[in-house]
Amino acid sequence: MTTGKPGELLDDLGPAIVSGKYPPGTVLRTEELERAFRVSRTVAREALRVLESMCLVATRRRVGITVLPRPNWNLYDPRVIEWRLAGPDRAEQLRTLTELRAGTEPIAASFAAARATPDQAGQLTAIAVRLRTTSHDLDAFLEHDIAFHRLLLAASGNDMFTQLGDVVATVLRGRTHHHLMPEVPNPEAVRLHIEVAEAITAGDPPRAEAAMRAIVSEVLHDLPDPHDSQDPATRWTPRHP
Amino acid sequence: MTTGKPGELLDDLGPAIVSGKYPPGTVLRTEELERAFRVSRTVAREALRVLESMCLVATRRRVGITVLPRPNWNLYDPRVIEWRLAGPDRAEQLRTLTELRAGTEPIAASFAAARATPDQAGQLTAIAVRLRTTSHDLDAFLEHDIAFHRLLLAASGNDMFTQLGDVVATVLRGRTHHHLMPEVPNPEAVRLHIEVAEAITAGDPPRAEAAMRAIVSEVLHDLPDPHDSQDPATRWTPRHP
DNA sequence: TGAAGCCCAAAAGTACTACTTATTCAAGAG
DNA sequence: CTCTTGAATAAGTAGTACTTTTGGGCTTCA
Repeated sequence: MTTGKPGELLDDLGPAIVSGKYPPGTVLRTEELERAFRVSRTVAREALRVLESMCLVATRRRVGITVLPRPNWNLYDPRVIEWRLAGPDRAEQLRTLTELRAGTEPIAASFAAARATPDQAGQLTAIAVRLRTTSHDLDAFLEHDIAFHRLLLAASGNDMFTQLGDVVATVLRGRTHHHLMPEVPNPEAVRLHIEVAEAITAGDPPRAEAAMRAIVSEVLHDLPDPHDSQDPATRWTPRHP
Repeated sequence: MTTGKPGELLDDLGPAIVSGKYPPGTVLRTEELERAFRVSRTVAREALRVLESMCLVATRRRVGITVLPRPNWNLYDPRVIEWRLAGPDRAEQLRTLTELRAGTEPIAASFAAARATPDQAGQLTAIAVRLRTTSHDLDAFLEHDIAFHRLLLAASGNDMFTQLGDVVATVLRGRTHHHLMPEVPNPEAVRLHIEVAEAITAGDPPRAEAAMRAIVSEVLHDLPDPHDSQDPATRWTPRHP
């Protein structure tokens, strides 16, 4: 994804904007970028177009490239998520992702119970069992955990839930990496995963939803309070004379 | 957003891809596009870069521009959503958006109850009251409904929920536009909105969540079954020799 | 005959230049 | 003091020339 000069430029500019190094309102000019990064105009423009498509910047003739306020950003763009995670508000981003996950996974479980194929249900159960047998090895446990949630989201029969698989993976990895996980996975959590798998196999949406809700509500509890850097800045819209 | 030639080209190519006119696997070449749309290479390339950043296409030297399978697409990109809504799977897209909304709004309400400022809570209540007084005028009702949900999402203290405001607005507009709404808004729904506002004012997350859940669960019931055009195609990843 | 390696052509990637268009800001006219 | 006009600026567009990657075919040798 980072191949090519526009990609490299993007990986410089994107994090710089998202991290606040170029705060909203900052004005860049194509020529500056050409000189600063030693790239041709073609390359600079292509990178800018992508940033523009993420709503990180807006370009205006005679003015230049303006960094937009955060409410404009396409926060669901995988690269924006990645860049935010790499920057100073990593913790904040992990919080918002966790909350997002907490909202969607229970209902995804419910739909999975209604729509999963027998094959999917079987795989879920298999993975859940593997979760229990690998409770001693945190890394292996993590991978199975991710596989479980990915498969569940895919079985929900909703594209948009499926696509949240990367978010869930990121959150889970972030948790173990930051040692926010107990040394030994909570046996109750393991039990709940099996419960979810059973409910889906049985085609019992309410039970699947309840069990998944129990899983995520536990996660929400040991989550830091929101960092109140809430920028109430309204969304920027282009002026039309 | 559609200003400029790359923008116009994008608005031709994007919908064409998303609608299936250029099915996954289709190979385009920059030169073709230049001739077909009478644009310069610069323009064609900039449009392609944006499509690439949405993971709608992948470019490879000596091969060309390949349309990627749907699981790759950035389904949360506002333009992808817009294009899907304009195409043949509008109904399907409305379903997935509604389900997404159904998952997130209850938890967003819960967080709003914990985090909303007194001002926000007051505004929510005001809008809820206005909802009741405009039950006779479907259009006015719709706008207040949208304002209510937007504000609630913003009050949740989570960027990513806030950004779903557009999704909710789209879904709500889609419902009334397709006459899926009763001629007169359900009085029970109105009551529930007030209940949500009260719970948020009172700082009572469980009550806010329960009321919101009641609202969305009603919405989920009169939703068509999933169109089983489930393309189980796995995600495409570039080969690395 | 088949496998390995080499070469060529095709298509994207990059650079550079010239020109067009929109827009802001300021100067000047009323 | 306001309105108009014009000039400067920076993005937008076009076109060309060149580089780099890579897939596929062709040759060569075992």
